[in-house]
Amino acid sequence: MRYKIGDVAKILGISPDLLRYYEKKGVVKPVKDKNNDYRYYESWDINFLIDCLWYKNFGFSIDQVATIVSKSSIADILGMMEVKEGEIEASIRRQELLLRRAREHLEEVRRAKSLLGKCDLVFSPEIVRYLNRYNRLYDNSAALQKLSQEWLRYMPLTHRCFEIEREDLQNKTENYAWGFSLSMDYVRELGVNVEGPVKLLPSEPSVHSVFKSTGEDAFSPRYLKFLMDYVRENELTVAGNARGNLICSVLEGDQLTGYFEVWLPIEPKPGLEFANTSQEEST
Amino acid sequence: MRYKIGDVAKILGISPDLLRYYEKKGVVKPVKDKNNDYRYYESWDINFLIDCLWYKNFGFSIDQVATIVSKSSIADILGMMEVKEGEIEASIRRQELLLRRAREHLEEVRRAKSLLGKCDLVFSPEIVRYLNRYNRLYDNSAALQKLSQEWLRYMPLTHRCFEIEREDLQNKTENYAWGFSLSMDYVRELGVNVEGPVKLLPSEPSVHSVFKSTGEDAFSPRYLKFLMDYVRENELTVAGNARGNLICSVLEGDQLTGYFEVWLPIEPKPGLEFANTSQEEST
DNA sequence: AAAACATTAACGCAGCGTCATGGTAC
DNA sequence: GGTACCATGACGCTGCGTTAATGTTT
Repeated sequence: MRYKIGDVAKILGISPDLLRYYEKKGVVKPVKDKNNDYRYYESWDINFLIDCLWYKNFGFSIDQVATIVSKSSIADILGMMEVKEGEIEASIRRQELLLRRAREHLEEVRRAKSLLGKCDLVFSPEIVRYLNRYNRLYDNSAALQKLSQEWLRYMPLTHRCFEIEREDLQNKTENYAWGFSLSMDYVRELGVNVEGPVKLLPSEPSVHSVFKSTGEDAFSPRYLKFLMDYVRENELTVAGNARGNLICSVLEGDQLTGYFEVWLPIEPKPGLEFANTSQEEST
Repeated sequence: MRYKIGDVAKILGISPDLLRYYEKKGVVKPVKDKNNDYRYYESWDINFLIDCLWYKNFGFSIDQVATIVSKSSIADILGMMEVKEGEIEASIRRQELLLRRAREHLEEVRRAKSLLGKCDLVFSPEIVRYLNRYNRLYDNSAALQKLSQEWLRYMPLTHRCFEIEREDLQNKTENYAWGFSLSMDYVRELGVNVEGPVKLLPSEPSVHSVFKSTGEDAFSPRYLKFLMDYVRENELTVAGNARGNLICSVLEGDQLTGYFEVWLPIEPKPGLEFANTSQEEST
């Protein structure tokens, strides 16, 4: 039985073009009729193509498929499948981290809307971070370049985080720093190196809030004034540098607006109650 | 502070070419100096690019990123992230099926080597299948074309399965049929339609073995002779059609060799003991 | 003779990397 | 004045889909 390309395409559920493409890639070699240049496939070729599609749908590239189906021993097959098994496992682990982060982000954005301008008392999240921007200046020293390369791979799991030193808050000097952070569960999962500029920041009792700034690059310590007011009104004592994250930047009206979450460490004192350790974990 | 393209590339950990590419795609618009055509980036642009990379690493396309970062409200962001969350969940589910199938396949191939030519008594696996090849003729009627399209999506989860009717086994007539099957756990997970040519085959007490054939398209009921011998020697009674799967086809020496697993249903009789339901489930 | 096929070749897509050629900054 | 950077443009890769121009089968 001889099949024309369209017949085979229909049997396999793919397009004739794809069959020609596979031929060009050396996967299958149907007989070509000298008279009309038509390709004719035997039932055997169809078997073969089914094998190919099977492997392809496992995620093997077409070149890999071509070698698997034409040159492989049982040992080769076992080897390739074991490699593929490992790849799928790694991919699942990655996807699961992404999923966690997606849900976390959704939570953060939703919380930003409700917490905007309000303060609560919580323990700040334990994070690992490094800073690479001081005011408007990015540090592009060789050491930080290497770090950026490394941290790019963690990227959607990271937060963009800032820090404002206690003195700058009190003196109202306009200094701030930006960088990247990872919460501790990702750090553990990813095996992140905590060394050099990468520091671990512990969980601390803090005043926690959300604020926003409008306009490109409009971030400023001034926005934290309401936090300092809160501290004064409640007779609290600032215990360290303020830190926080960009939650998202969005268009509001015509203006680009950044939403920021912030934690300002304070001295614990009797009668003061803190909510759960951190919102990140609560989800 | 103005940054040249190389500075930005180093800060972000990507290549200058990629930055130019993103510009072409409308993601970022640095100032171009009239004199030398150099791009100059502000620290603001770098912020912006970090946002972009963040979204990109979540799996958004560059076009999506371009619109997210330049035109999105909070509601838009929430909407897109929710969609992405669903996509990741679906992707994980798919990957987990693939992983299961990869492990199952490894098991099958390993078992093929050890069980080759030997027989044991087991219950055949419960499967859903359809047939589309009778001897050397593929059925490409419209109905089966549609099915092929649908089943292509299940592809690496499927087996290529054959059936040889009881009469053909006994008369040694050379008839056989091929098709595709799915084991029941995939059927449930994927919501496969069991209707028309797609049939459910129940688990049955069977003689089970592995055999091989050498040469292209060399499959034949003759290879099952040893099974019939086993049945006779052990005074068993064939209770239905033989069915089985192609496990893999590999190169041995210069010859293409297919390994096949087969189940031949038999009447249960007192004193006959069957192993676990099916090897598929045992892993 | 029309409809439904077949052929080749070229181009397009994303998401980049690479390479050639020539100008510029320090 | 050397070297390290910048610019543009073209091409390659994978895994296809699409279109065009042309020929064949039934």
